[in-house]
Amino acid sequence: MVQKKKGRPRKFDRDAALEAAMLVFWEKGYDAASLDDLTAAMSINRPSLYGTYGDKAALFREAMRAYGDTYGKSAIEAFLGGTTPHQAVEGFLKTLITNNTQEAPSPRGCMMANCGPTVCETMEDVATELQNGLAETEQLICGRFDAFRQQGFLPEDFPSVARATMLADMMYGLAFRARTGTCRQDMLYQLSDRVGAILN
Amino acid sequence: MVQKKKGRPRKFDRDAALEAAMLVFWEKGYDAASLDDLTAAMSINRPSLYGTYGDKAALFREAMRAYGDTYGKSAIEAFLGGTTPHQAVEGFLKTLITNNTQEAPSPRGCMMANCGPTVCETMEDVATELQNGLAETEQLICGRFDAFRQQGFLPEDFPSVARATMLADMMYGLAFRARTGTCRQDMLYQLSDRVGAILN
DNA sequence: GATAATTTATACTGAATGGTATATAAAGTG
DNA sequence: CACTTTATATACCATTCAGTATAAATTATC
Repeated sequence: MVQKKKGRPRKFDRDAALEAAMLVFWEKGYDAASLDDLTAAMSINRPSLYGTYGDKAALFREAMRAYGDTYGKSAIEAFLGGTTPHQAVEGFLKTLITNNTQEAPSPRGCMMANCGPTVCETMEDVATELQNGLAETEQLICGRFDAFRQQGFLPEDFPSVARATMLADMMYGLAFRARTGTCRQDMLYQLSDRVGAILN
Repeated sequence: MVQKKKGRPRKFDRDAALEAAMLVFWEKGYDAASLDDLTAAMSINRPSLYGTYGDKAALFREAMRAYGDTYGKSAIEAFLGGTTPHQAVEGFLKTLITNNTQEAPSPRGCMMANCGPTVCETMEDVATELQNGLAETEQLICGRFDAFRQQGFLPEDFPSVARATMLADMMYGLAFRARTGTCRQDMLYQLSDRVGAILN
């Protein structure tokens, strides 16, 4: 049952403001994103930010999770939604390339791959979450490979674990390339080679 | 000929201080590395830093170049020094894993892969340098693959470009893994799979 | 309508930031 | 030895930083 809260109701959409914060962190990284940057993008004031999310670090962690639940999720969903290994791998990589090279307001690259690692030495819990997220992704990929193999789509000796690892490596390679300026077309050009490398 | 400079001689070793700055940037990233952090690690004072390197951004760019000329170079040198494809690829990946998981004072991961991308959206020249550095690395790898092929070490239809790309992707995958806490042993465990993926 | 609870808005705080002015020290040059 | 040049050391600057105190506003409950 939905219980109405007592005090003055929040004036802004919590998730929409979080998404706006995510875009700021994604563009500038954790340290260069000032509270003025954040509150301006979120269209809220500082006490609202602190009251709703905690502090800057907590907001960053939530923003990372929000990124994982949207952009991050879309690639693995495309993979799991594929009905053939080729479709799965191609869908995964294509989604990554698309996400990494979207126009404004999205910055280039991947928030988790490009902005997460910088703070790992000072925010150990972020490091752990990123590591766990990668492990989870690889497990999902590996499990799906195994299912494909059992369905006869892949040879009996298909090395699911190694290929899942390789696909993850490509994810970080693509993120770096996009962040440093490689355009979508150039990455799509290599797509079939990458798919082939994973499946052959 | 070595011409002595006129004024008071510099009291510190320019390269050693640059290396100290590099370690700070590597650990904290560009924005979180304060001038107090930097000058303390370099054992110099602010005017010396500004007089010698310019400003914080210029110091960062030099530190990135210094990283590339030492840590970055060592991996590609190991590759080029290999006398067989297997030796080259394994040496490349092994050097990366070693560099990415060194003990103190080295932070985890790779400065260029983990700390460079964060600032790409605000320092476009850094983005360009990172992109060029990657392109150069891939060309060197590709060229060596071609030479191996002509020597008969690799099949006639070996896809040098695609495999060079894949090897670069692994570089970024390893950097992410190391930065987020994967230990050396775990990455060495996957080594033979990665070598096989590149060469088979 | 009074009260309690919660959010908002503005203004503020002490600390930290990147960068510099000023003065002193140490070298070469005439 | 005077002069020029360069580097060092300290102290300083205006700005920006993350975070908060205070008071007004808006809701539910009694």
